[in-house]
Amino acid sequence: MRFEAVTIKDIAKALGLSTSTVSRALRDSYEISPETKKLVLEYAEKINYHPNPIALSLKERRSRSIGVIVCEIANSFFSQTINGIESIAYDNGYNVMIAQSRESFKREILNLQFLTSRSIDGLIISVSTETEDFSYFKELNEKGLPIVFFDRIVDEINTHKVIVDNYKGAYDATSHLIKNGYRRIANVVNSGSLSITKERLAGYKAALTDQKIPIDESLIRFCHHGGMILSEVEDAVNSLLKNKKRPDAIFASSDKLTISCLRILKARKIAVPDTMALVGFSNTDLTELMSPPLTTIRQPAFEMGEIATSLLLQLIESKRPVTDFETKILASELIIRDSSIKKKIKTKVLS
Amino acid sequence: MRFEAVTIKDIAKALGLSTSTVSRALRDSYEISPETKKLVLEYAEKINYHPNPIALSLKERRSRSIGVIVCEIANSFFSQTINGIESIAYDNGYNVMIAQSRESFKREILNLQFLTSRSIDGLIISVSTETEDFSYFKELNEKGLPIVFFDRIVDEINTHKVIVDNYKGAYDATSHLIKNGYRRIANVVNSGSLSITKERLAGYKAALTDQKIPIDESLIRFCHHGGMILSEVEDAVNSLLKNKKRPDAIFASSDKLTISCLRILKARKIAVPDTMALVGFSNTDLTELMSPPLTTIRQPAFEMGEIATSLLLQLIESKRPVTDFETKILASELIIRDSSIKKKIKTKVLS
DNA sequence: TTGTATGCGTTATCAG
DNA sequence: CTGATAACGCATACAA
Repeated sequence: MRFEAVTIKDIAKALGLSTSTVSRALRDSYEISPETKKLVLEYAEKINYHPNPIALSLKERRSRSIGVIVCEIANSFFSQTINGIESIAYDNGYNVMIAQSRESFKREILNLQFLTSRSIDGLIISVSTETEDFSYFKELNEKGLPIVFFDRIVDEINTHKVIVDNYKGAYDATSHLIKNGYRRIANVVNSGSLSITKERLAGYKAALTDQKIPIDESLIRFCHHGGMILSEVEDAVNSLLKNKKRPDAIFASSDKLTISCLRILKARKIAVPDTMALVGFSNTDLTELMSPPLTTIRQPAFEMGEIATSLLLQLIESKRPVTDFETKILASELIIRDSSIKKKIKTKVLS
Repeated sequence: MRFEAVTIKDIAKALGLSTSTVSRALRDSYEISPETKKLVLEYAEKINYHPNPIALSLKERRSRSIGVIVCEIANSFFSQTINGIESIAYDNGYNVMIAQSRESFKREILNLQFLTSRSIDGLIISVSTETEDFSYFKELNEKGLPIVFFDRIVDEINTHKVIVDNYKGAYDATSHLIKNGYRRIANVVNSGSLSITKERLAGYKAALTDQKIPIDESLIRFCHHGGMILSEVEDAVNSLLKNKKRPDAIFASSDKLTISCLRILKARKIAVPDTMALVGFSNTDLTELMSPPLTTIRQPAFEMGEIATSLLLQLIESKRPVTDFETKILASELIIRDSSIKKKIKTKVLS
């Protein structure tokens, strides 16, 4: 604040009072006479005084800011979540510091160190695809840093978690494909260590099993970098296409993977859904403008951000340690854009 | 840092030294003996000491963080810019605080106050559509807060600016439409007070004039909220469609407006480009997956972020006041996706 | 080469 | 009701 030097001292000096009196007047303390209060408040207003939050942080040993780490902000799901986080944070006078891991464990830890060294009061995080060692989070959490996990959570750490019903989302999507006549449904998923991968994979398998379709492991492809490297998704799709029993549909298990698959199929001039159907998790509003409009599973990202933040602020501001942590499971929504599937149904019926 | 109490004092006490010795040893000061240094550094490492940046900020009166204000992070152009900003900032040990104005002047100022009260060392901003009063920025800048404007700049304030060649981008896009046979080209633009609006409008008009096509003001529609309110774009498009001499093409002057126009046309079942061509500024990678793939003017967003940040850090770290401010103008790129236009050419040729 | 004292802006404690 | 002082964690001018 090189450029705004107005402090409590300036007020004290100008008014011939002590700094403590001014401080108390500003905080509307009961021990200050109404006249003094009025005097101080008016003068403070006049010279446009604002308390220095840095000094406050030092004193109160809290920064009134929370850290957010996601893999990428240029991803609809996460940018929508951040909007939700910000809305609650700002309403409560908290600042939000955003950092991106870009799906790298190393960057995640670096960001974490940066944020904690900046004295964040709490952390909201969706871990990277690479993250398999959770000791760092665990340690911080045990040392007293409140953490709320969302989306890609860490089961081992006992704190609040906010997720969508990944199992049901994947189950619904897969069932939808089956209902429309597809039988060889491939699944392109994130790293197997992610919570969402496990849950979505389970939903996919359950849907198949319930419809008496055998699970073919050769149709499941893991993308360990979550699609951050396009070639990894290309390899996955290509190998699926080369499969001796080629799949007739792909279920993509994340926003990034869905878009990547679509892009790759398009580049290879494979008609979607006529040659290959595609359904996936995605929060991109633009899917409806795409060709074809995709059927997607949408997550209530904004609400997830809001809820995660409320829970975090609760943790931060609770005096005594919280013991009853909860895992909020929100509903995910299958958005069926019929045009992409109907054709296929016809084809199926006719053939 | 409630959870990490290791301070310089702890080290001093443990090692039987004074805090100043420890401080100097940690900063590798020349006046400290190698042995003491080694002792201190090793112990600091061992107990995992990290300096408290809050205390440092208070002392040094700088926070090593920069503020960024954009209208919306869930917008490809801005999220890409932020990526560029972050990459440079983090390389230089700066933290980035991101805030969204959501095209509201009020929110912009609130964010600004929040950020400055948090002692940001500098600001990177693309102003909101509503912003017409620049006195606030001017004042802060004159008080010593380094500011770099990008995209939507404020001409009146003498500091670094980073923009793309908006004039040429609009000129190229309009020319492209003309070259493909369109004659009644509408222009849907942001608020008229924005720098980009003026520049893009000028490019659009110049292209028409150069091709001897009269400028029809009834084909120009301003969106004062930059498309944040969908109905405003709907009104613009609807009124264009009702125009007695209906346009045969729309040139949309921002990412948000381009997507909005496309969505509206689609909802109204107006074939693009057969019934109405559409070209616009857009950084969304997804345009190529859209139906139809749009011809767009793309801005080098990431690079803009990088450059803006380099300039800002230069301002922040320069000892003496800088006087030779520069306006960096990067090239914008017209990405022609022929399929969207070719049909139209055929139609034109045939008719 | 090392230690002491001071200040950054604020609030809490204790004294008047 | 108000004022002086210490403390938050760190860096540094000044002393030794």
